[in-house]
Amino acid sequence: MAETDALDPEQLGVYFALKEVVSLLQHGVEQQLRAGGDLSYVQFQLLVRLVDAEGQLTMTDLADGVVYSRSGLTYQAGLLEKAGLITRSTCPDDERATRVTVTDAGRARLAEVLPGHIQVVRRLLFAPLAQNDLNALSDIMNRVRDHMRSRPPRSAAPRKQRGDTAR
Amino acid sequence: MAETDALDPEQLGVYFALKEVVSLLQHGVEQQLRAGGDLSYVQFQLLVRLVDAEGQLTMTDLADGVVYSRSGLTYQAGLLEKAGLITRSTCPDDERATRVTVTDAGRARLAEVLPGHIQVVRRLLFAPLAQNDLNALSDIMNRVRDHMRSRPPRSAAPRKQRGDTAR
DNA sequence: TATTGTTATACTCTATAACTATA
DNA sequence: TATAGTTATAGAGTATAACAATA
Repeated sequence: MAETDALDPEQLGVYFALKEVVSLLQHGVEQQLRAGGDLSYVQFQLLVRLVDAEGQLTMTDLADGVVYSRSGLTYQAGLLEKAGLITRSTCPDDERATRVTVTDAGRARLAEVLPGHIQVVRRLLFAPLAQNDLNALSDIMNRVRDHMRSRPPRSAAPRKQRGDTAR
Repeated sequence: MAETDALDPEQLGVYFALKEVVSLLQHGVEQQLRAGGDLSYVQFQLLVRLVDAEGQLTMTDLADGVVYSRSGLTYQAGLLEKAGLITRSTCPDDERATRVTVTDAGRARLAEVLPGHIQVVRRLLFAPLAQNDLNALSDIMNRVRDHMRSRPPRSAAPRKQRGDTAR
């Protein structure tokens, strides 16, 4: 099957269903995070990463997988710092780098939103799934994620496409 | 299992993997649509809907499932109209409504981006999946989507959460 | 020279509320 | 009164490029 063939109807259906599901999930989750803890989803992710890492990460570590530009991270980190949820300081090992630390307030804030967050995810996503669905979904998503990560992320956009130059 | 219990590790893993996969997919797709056809993903979706509907839909029809506010749709439709890809006119049946029509240029633009779009989706999402994965994923996503649609969409955010008032 | 991170800036998108017009 | 849609406006987020500082 050539790479340029059209998606068959089942693939198309899966693609659209996946997009719709995640869009609705994302919307629900963002509402909850904003209402329950005044956090954007990106800020939430950054806090999760920091707590998982038991404290300290560099800006570059932190950016990986969360944000697609360095300045975007600086912006979000600036908001988190202003809110007192993280601290930034020059890294002693490498003075170019910035060491980011969660504060106690940051941990507290995360603890505050997490139950509601989980509740939304459970209600929207997991409620209609059985254990074997979970296993299958887990297997599939991990496989796809590994596949995506193994590709050069920035070349996801095809270089030259029929029509690219026609504008 | 109570609704407020923590997500077990497998659920958490599935949730994060799903989010990452769709985030990477979304990013790849948006880059391609912008580079290959100067369209945002929302605009792409609107064109797809209009073509699927064989021409004409009302603004409200069009909004459903694509956008979370009416003004957001007006904005995007305004861009599409300015680009000559759609037309808006008062609906004869109900003079409050606006009838939206794809132009030939709109169809052409969609035809222009679609191959590249499909290529990106295939490469990122479907490449590592076998037929039985597709079946499983299709079944699961359709089930979840039906479940989400059956809930009152705007109450996805819990009303009052521990900590809601502590800010 | 390459890398880390920030800043300035411009732009896109979204949401709320107020508004018009029709049913 | 309720519904369809637009407008005004303000805010959140993102990306690019230029920049400073360290490796």
